[in-house]
Amino acid sequence: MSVINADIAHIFRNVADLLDIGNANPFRVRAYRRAADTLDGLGESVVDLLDRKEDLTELPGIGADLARKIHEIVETGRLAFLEQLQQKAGASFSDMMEIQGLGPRKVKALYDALGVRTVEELEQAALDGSVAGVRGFGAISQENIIKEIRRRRERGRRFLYRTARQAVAPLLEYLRRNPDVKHVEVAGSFRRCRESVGDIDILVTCRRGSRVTAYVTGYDQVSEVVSSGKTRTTVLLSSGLQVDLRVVPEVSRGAALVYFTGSKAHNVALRTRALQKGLKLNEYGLFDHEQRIAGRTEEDVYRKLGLSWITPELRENHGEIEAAGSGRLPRLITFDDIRGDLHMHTMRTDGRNSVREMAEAARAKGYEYIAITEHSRHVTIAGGLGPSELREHCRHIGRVDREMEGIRILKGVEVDILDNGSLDLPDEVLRELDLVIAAVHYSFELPRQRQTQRIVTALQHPLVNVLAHPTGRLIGTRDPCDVDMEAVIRAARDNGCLLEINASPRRLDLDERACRMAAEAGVRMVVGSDAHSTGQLDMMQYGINQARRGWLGPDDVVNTMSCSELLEQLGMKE
DNA sequence: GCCGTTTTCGGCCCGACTGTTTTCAGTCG
Repeated sequence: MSVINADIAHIFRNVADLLDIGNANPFRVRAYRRAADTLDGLGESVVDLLDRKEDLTELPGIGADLARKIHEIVETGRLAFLEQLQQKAGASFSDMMEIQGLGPRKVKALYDALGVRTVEELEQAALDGSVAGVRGFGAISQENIIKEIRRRRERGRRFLYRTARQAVAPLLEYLRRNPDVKHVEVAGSFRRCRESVGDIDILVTCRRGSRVTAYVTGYDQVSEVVSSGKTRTTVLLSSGLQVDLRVVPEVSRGAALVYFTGSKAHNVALRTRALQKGLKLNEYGLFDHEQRIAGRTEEDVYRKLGLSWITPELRENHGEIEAAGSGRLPRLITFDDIRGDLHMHTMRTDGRNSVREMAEAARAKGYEYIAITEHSRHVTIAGGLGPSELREHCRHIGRVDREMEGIRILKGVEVDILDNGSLDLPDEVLRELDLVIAAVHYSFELPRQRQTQRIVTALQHPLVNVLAHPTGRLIGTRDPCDVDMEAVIRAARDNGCLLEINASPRRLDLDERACRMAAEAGVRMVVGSDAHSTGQLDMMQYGINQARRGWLGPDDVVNTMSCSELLEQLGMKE
């Protein structure tokens, strides 16, 4: 029985929902949710912690009782307490509680009055009009339930960071065109550079008395006004993206930015810290009784809490507050640290531009080197190269490299890892290259042990330098393959391999937790754009965001090195 | 259910908005 942290977190969230519905002590409910958050954010598997006989009550929000329950789940795969709750409640209501506007009270009321226990039954009840007759509901809430269920069905519930960025840019421009608007800032998970975002939070400050919330509802991409008040307006854009706009006073701008940037867990921890100092923190400022002692800037708010300013990417309550309190925040990598891009394709396979065009675009970005890394023959759909084709392509790369000034073009390959762990090209060809990236592109469904063994075998190959997109996930589309990441990290460390942070916005693979685990294990990483065109070289920034969320500094990432240092590092492999 | 530089018991983050209410509960972030 192999239980992963997310399974335990899921069970705890179900318990929390059912306790909530059963009118349990709200702090008890919160304790389960908090424990689930802790497990989700943990860089290590709980099973391994238990194997090492570590004390789970050391983890934040886990006490004796929840530690015992975690033991039970790890050992049996189940939690008797949850099953009792489900039996008593007659159903699991977590699905319905995900619908906006429905919380525990309302879900319970609907179940008691109409017996609905699933989203489908609820939709039916709303369509035939019986929801409106339930005490606490009316025609409007019934209509909202129908709309919300439809909306959920029409689109996935989250947007890729890049998609959100594209949708929000023209809205920001529209807001800034309004002469009454002084500042426009995006907060929320978007500002924290999460790989996907559920909605967009925008903060504006404006001249007194101006009606910005009315102005935003007039934006031509608004398809629906969900709610609108004096200081807050929620709209849906035609792209399906939800935007929450908040108008905040200038004196509160920093406090509001902290508050609406989140994460929720970070905010709760900040407020608790404020309380310990006898202060109160809300979106209007930091208060000593009635006296506002900070609020205009984020720096002021953090400083008055005894903290240095924390970059938004780290605000997850994963240790950043303690680090900021003791001056141990890491110096994070930035785009300016990057000196080259080691993963890209050209029109020789499935890319759109020539080697020269890619090199010119990279040079224009200020890079000192790139590696051309075409697919190998197994990826037939991309026109992957066989041995002689790759050799010929490398001769071409060499010619372009000699002709070009100001940038070095390395010869590489993204060679497929076959399902037995061997490589798709013979060693004598791989040996002629500067860089060998290995990657899985099929058989994502292998059972955990075989998948792990397959990847570990590839990492043990003496010519492999980098493991590309290690889990194969496509955010929102394909789950990560079932692989023991800790074993992969160990294998990378023991065999002198690098792990890639693939910067493609739909991959972002490794994720931030794996980045942090790898760095702590002493494994270095490479951020690669996986560009298939010159424009896509810009995707590098998404990978940098991910690296920053994983607490990585420039020394954790090899493409911050000069070309000669890098080649030396790659050469150490053999 | 967790937790402790005021506490091992008694606290636990806080305000806006909505819809259905006659003064507010529920939900959200």
